[in-house]
Amino acid sequence: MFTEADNVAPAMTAVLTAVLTEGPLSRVGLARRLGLSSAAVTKAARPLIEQGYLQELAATERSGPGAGRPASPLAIRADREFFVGVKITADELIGVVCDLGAQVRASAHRPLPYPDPEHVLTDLGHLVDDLLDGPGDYRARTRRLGLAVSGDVDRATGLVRYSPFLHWHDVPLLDLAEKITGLTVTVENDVKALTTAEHWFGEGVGAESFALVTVGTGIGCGLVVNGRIVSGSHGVAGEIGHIGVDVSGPVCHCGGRGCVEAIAGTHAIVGRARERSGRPDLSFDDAVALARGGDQRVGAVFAEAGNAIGCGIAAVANLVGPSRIVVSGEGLAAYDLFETHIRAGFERQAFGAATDCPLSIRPLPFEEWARGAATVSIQAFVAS
Amino acid sequence: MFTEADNVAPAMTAVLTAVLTEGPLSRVGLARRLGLSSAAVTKAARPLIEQGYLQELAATERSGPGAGRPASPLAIRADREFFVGVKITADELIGVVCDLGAQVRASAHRPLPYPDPEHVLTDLGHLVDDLLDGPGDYRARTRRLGLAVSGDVDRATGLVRYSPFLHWHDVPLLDLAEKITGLTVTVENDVKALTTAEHWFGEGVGAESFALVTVGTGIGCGLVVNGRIVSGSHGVAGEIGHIGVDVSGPVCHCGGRGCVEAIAGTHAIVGRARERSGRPDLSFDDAVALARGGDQRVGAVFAEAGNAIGCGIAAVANLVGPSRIVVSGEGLAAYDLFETHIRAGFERQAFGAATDCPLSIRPLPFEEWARGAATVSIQAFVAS
DNA sequence: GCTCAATAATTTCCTTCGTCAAGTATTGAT
DNA sequence: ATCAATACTTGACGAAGGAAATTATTGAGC
Repeated sequence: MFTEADNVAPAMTAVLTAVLTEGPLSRVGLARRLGLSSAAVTKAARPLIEQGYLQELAATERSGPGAGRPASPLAIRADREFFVGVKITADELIGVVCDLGAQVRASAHRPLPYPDPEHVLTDLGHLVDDLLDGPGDYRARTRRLGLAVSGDVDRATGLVRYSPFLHWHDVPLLDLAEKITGLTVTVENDVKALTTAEHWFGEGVGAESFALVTVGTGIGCGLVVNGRIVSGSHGVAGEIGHIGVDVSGPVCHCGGRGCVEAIAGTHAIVGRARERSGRPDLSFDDAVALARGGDQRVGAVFAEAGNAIGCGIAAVANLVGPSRIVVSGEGLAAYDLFETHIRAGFERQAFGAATDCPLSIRPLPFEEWARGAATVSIQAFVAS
Repeated sequence: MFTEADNVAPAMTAVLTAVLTEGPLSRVGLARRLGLSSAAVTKAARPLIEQGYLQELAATERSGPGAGRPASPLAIRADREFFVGVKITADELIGVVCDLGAQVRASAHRPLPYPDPEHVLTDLGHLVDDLLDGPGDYRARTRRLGLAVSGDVDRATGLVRYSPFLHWHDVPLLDLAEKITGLTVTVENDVKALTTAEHWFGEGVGAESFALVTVGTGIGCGLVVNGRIVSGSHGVAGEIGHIGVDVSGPVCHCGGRGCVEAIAGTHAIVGRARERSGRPDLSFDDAVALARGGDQRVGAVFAEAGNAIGCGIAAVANLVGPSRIVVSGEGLAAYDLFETHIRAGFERQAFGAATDCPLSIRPLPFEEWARGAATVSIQAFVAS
């Protein structure tokens, strides 16, 4: 009988990750999926069960020939540990508490009058306290916090190199947040965090390569290739919004011409709707209302926008060939106006078998960004 | 004293790869670069030296403070082993013999009157014999052959699923070629092979991510992301030629509109040059001559083509952020007409720091494709 | 020349981590 | 009851690499 350590740290991470992302699996099933021997899985599962992260389920109905010892699937004990995720925008903090299975248990937000680091950190501390000391008694079982920020973020060090929306330069967010909250903090770029969430817990589960496109003021894209998130050597990656799809299109604020964002970004849509309708006071919601009401001129703006997005997505499909693509973001609140045009643009411009790439177009609750942040901290925990 | 195996297979591959791609390195230097202990490198280097793949160089000049035992760099013994690489096109076989350091030692080509698998295999056998039994006496030290084919190739099994140019469907090229030549064969897509060559032995050395763009009849792109070549889930990747850069551009044979290839592919350039010049018999070379001679209308065709290519390259830079990009291919024979426009299109459309991505624009000898094939077999050997 | 600090390479254990093969456990079918 | 089939467990073993002591080789200072 052994009691002491059996040295199975890597296999433990692999097993926990697989059960987290793919649901209950028997030891033998895990062994097959992970390319490990069943012996290794048995050894790795033991401490995970002892420490309360996994539990054995009762055997379910048989599948194969019918004989043999029934498998006992291992499932996550989601309430074993909780994780806080916070998305930091220029005017608001959005926070959630997730369980180990990435289900949202509580959420809260907090306006951000001053987006300078000092104020943000103070408010972050209050928000986390509200979440953890509110109903649910999460404090005792929460040790980690994930933060999602737009811009150039170094996940390894938790340094925010540059965030245009927040006007931050070289803010050591990880250190500051750990000091304020006492939790172990992970910092990640917001689009990457959301992509990670979708890759581990959403539609990207099991995909070797995967893309998530966000449509809003900006148009961004998170990429997973060969199972790893793409970061870009010069700090740039996933800038689908600045792919040029129309050489004679409008000039973009980036200096390019016919960028997807210059045609389909929220600002661009409003601007073009104002022009075409002749109403210089139009808001985005007004434009949506007009288009839904059947206004041809404003409808065309949305059609062109959808088309441009579809072209950009096709560029992703043609270049990296992800096994699936999810399109989301607050801009998709009006996705009834977009969807067919996005699909049309994609199908026209996707090459050969890239057309087979399944496209999910659906709005996500804004809270999802905070869940992405929590997901990154779950990842960090599992890898630790 | 030990004599028997020391179980260092993975480290041997790592050491050999590092010395191959980065040149002579001391054991300590290798340890630092590879994240291994110097003990591990010592153990891995021993069998490689014994088997004649590496040799110790005399210590060179010192670098640091000046004291201490001088490092003895390990270098490849390039003539220890040779590799044949053959590129199969629709009308020709191009073959080379490379040494372990991927230097071309001999080359040959052979017209291919009938591109059906049977004839190709017979001619391949003759070509390989010519190369190995010609001057240089490579036969005895050659055990591997790499083949590069355009189209959808499964490198793992060596099956050519579909090659449009050759009209091949599901040809088990690896098995057939091993039977004919008696060598261990690796089969890879031609663009991926060339990308690999550039990544291991060319300008992509040391790059975590890297892109190679080929300009010719088709416009293709090989991608290395996170150190691994990108394959695409649906068999599609690197199809930069079918990214749409002009929503109101010409319709492409793929059904898209304003594809890079429909503007900058060799056929497209000839077609447009014929239209604009009013000379329906123009060849590509004629068009080049006219443009070089100062013909404004034909010159504009090349300018538009270069611009479209630049836009496509910018899309690559914006999406995956490679640390460098090489542009090549037979279309670049006229690269004096293209280069400035490619750069202009790239710089206009590359977003933010993506502009920093160095762009090498240069024609490569056609033999380089065959060298790519040889490189893939070197890779396979090193990993074995 | 001798000694010492500095750096490189080697050697000897030792830890980690996983497999293998032989068990045990639990079922349905005969 | 027996048997085949499947799942899981166990203990011995092997592969791979690391830590630290040891040896090797140099330049600098005396």
